[in-house]
Amino acid sequence: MQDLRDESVNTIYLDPPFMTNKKQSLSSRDGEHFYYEDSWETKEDYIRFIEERLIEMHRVLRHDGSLFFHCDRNATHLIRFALDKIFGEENFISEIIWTYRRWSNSKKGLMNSHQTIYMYSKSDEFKFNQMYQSYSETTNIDQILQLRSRDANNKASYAIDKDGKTIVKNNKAGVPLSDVWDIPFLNPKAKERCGYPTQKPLLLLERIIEISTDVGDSILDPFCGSGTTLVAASQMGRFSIGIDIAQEAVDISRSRLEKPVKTESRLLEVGRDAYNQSLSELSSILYGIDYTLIQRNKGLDALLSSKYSDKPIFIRIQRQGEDLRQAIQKMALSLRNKGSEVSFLIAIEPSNSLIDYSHPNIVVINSLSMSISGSIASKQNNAKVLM
Amino acid sequence: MQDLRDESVNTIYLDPPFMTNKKQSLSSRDGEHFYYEDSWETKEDYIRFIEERLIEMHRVLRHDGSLFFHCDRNATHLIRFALDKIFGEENFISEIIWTYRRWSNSKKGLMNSHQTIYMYSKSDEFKFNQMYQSYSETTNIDQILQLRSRDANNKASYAIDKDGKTIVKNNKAGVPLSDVWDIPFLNPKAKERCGYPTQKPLLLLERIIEISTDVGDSILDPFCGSGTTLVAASQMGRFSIGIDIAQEAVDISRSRLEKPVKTESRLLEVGRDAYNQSLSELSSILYGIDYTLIQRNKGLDALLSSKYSDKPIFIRIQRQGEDLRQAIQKMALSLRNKGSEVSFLIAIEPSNSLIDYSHPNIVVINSLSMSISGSIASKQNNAKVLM
DNA sequence: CCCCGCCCTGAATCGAATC
DNA sequence: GGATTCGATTCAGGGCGGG
Repeated sequence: MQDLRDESVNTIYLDPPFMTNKKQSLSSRDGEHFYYEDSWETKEDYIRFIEERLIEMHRVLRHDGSLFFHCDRNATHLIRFALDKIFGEENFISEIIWTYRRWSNSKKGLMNSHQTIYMYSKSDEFKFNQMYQSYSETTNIDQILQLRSRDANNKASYAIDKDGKTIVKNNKAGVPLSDVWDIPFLNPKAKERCGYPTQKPLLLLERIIEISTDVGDSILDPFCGSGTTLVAASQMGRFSIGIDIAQEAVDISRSRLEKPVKTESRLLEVGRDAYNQSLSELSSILYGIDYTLIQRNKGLDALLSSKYSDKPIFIRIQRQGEDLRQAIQKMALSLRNKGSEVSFLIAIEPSNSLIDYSHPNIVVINSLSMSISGSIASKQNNAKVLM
Repeated sequence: MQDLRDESVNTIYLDPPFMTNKKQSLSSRDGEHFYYEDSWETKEDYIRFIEERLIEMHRVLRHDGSLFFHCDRNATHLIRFALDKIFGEENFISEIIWTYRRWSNSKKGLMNSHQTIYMYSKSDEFKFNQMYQSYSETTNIDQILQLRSRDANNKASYAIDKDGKTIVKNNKAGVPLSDVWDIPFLNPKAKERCGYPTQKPLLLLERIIEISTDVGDSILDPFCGSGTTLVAASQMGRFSIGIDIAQEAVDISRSRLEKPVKTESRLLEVGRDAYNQSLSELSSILYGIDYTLIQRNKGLDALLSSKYSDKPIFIRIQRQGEDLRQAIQKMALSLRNKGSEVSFLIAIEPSNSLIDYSHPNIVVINSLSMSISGSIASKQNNAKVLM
């Protein structure tokens, strides 16, 4: 870093290692008291180590630049102190929370499923490209589409044109990007993985680069590891400088830069909501039944929490406009290898033919609304006959 | 707090004020340099203030208790230092992120849309009730259902029994609850609001109480403000102690405890907790049918929009623990002057006697969950008979 | 009592099979 | 034949057991 000129880079991202190993080796060597002492020593060393480098980073960062510090869960407070000291409290911009879902375990307590990234600027003239996210589901659509004005008493209301109609305002971008980022954790099977242990998803770096730099700007990663920052920067037309003490890291970064691989994630493409379309419908039909939702299988909708002779019980709800025969076939197909002895199909429409296509493991039940309307219809028919 | 005995409370929740006012008044009076100095002074005072109280809290907390510290965004690192000092680093359990969507402003930078709650225990025997959330949208059922094994090369695959069928495991409740909690911010118009500035949503406190205490346990809130903690605790059958220096706060807390109001957030409709039970049952049962809710009649719950031979059709749902005979009687009473020729009573529990008390205008229909459990029970009986 | 390594778990991609 | 579906797979956190 010493080779870099003053105020020469636009953005710095770093994800330095936290010395947990060192701490552990020390703990095994000495008694408990020493373990504590040593661990504290290590922390002080660690902070000194970080601060020395932060001073250099502050020097090479441009006046309108910003720095993103990716923290270990155990050191966030130490790092924020160091940052306050070297960049100044008044330049603390955001505490970014990167949240993700990950393979679970049965630990006592809550699942750790976030990491912290501190954003600091060098001055309040820092460069920032506003990004937008979609509106909350509960936002009133009128609010987005209609222009608002204020009357004489400064009371806000929808603006009205000369014909008395509300004025529709187009292309509202959305809500300014939140500081909580839900970005999938790099999956064990992802092609994007290159074998480096703490590899970060490209999308995370892309977002950081997007909000803080323009095309042609420069990015520094002083602990570049597998080189994710460099790959993201080069794909986005930014210059980048990566530094790492390990030769291995430099090699991986080089090879990744030559052949960048980005995961084509379906989840990222279509978004989480795409999976959840029928959720509310389901929960209202299955109210009072203890179940687990099944998201990714067209033949099954829910798994009951109770069992029948130790075999799972599934539920499926007939789709609107779907023939009952089709529904049974789909369900039967999905049940093939699941070892279920009883499962339930809930019919929501009267079938137009007798059920001659029944299946041994599937019980067809009428939804309540169907029972009610059926019952009314039969009463009416009786009434007609009586008349 | 000094009146409380050692190790006497199970959980402590606190959300103390951060001294921003003092800091600001100082900053406006003096030049920039002084502003800094003074602000630091204030921070040290603040930390001393917090630490003194944390020591008392540590004293009154039970051995298996835990503490939840709701932090101001500007002081998270200071607070974590104080907590590490007084509770011990090894008792740091979780950094809980409460995220919400809020009304946007056009500030430069990311929208602040989270707050931090630190969870510390007094020992590693802390009480913890595991809560579960639903599986990810991308999880497939086979993983939940099927046992896996490893071959000689330690490669994982689904286990197969001697008949070549996959082995079904026990059902799971879901994934252990994450440390990132998406709970709607108290809407400015919400009924739940009682005018206190930093009021927290009941749901947030309910979750904290749920994971850390059992019925009959005690909760202390030493900065109780508007008393949300006390309201949540009393609704959940826990004892609670609230302390506040402001008489106003104590008054508000008292009145809220007498008349608790909870917002039914539309965002949480899908979650079973937030749902008004009878409303939800109705919407489930009447899914796909047009109806009007009947609010203040013990004998009737809804009026269908369709009619039977020009006479109204009513719906009633059997109450939990209510005998079917009682239900019919109540309904019949309410129907007396309504001129209905067909109405429906939805049974939610199997009746212990044959219905010899039927009523000409009332049709009894089984709820869906009852149909399913009844069907399972009869299958099991058949199986027994066959054996 | 501590440490190492095996085991269980589930997110999300992969990729074969199916539509 | 392109898109979709869904069974299979990998890997790391943390528990637990054995040395």
